[in-house]
Amino acid sequence: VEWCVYVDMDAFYVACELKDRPELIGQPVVVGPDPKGGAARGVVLSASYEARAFGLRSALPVARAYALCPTARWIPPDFEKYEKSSVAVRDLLRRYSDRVVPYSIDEAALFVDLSDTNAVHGLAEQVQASIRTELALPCSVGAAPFRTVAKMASDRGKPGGIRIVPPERVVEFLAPLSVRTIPGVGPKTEAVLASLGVHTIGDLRRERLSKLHARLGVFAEELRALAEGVPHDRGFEATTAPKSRSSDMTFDEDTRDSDRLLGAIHSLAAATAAAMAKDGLRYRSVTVRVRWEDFTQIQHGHALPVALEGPEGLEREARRLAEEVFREERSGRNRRVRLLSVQAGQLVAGGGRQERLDQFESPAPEARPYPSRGVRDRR
DNA sequence: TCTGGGGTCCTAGGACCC
DNA sequence: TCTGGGGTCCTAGGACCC
Repeated sequence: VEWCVYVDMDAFYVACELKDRPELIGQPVVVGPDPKGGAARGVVLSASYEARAFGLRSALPVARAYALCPTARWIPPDFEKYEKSSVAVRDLLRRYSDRVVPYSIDEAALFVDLSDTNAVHGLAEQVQASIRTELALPCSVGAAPFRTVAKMASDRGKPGGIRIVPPERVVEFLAPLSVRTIPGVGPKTEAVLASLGVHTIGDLRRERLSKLHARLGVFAEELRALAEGVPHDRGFEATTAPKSRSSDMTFDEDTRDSDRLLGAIHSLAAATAAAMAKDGLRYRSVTVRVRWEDFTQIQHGHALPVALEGPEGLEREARRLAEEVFREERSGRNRRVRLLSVQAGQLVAGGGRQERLDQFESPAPEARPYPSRGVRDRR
């Protein structure tokens, strides 16, 4: 049996910071933007379990977090530090398998062939213990014959747990769980399912597929397959090439000032181009996304006749698209801008000097660090 | 108390091609 | 003369994940 052993780091950013600041262990600690006395825009990135006791959690608006726990220690994020730890965890996992897949900065899985469930449990304990002793980081581990189920198992074990779901137990493990625990099912899908009387994965297994299909399309088939214990994720899959790169920026206060907006486009294009240059990528489409003060969004995009590299073309296209959006808005509701985003898409490898003029075809871009996740992706 | 930044995938209409 | 069917690309919007 191919097993997926899924490692999900506990309060990862906070845990990385506590390595450098052991005096904060045991206290409510938050990694997030400077709360500015509760006036900051933004959200909590990571909260220690002591902070969670106050109701803090990641993605909570800073203002609300600050109100709930003004005494929490706030630490500004240091993504380079977290990326280093993330790589260290992956390197450690490669000791146990050559099939290691990172799913995000704080999640990764290894795939192994084992027939004995006890052996899987032993492996999970070993992995968790070595991450704890060698990297001083806590994690939860889930193991199952499928990636989605292994991830859900690791969630059940949080924090610090180990949960093994053998093949013959997959259906009974899933049945009592809320559909909301399925990766890919968010608030909207949960509401659709609730309107059909489907609350648990067991309910999902019993509902008529045609009824689910009418509301959810092909996603219904994936949900049903999961509920029946045979999800569509096919075990180990190598990482895929990156598809887009973007940078975005939320203004401290909403604005419709041209200079500020175009200044932002300039820096966002530069940042996006720099990220692509680092990985030797060129782009064949440009999209500008605007979030208005009322939180609605609009995007304008444009496909290019040839792949470009560097910030100049990106800024030129982005500026043109942004002015298009602003012009339409000025003759209408004239809302202020909250957020601007510059995205480059249809990425192809071969950034930097093109070697030869006859090099018409670009090879696939390098594998990106994190493949997509959730039951939704099949490929 | 308003809601970040960086991503992926799905849907759907229209253009265009065979 | 009044009308196909399949496939791909482009564009916009939306759900979801960490």
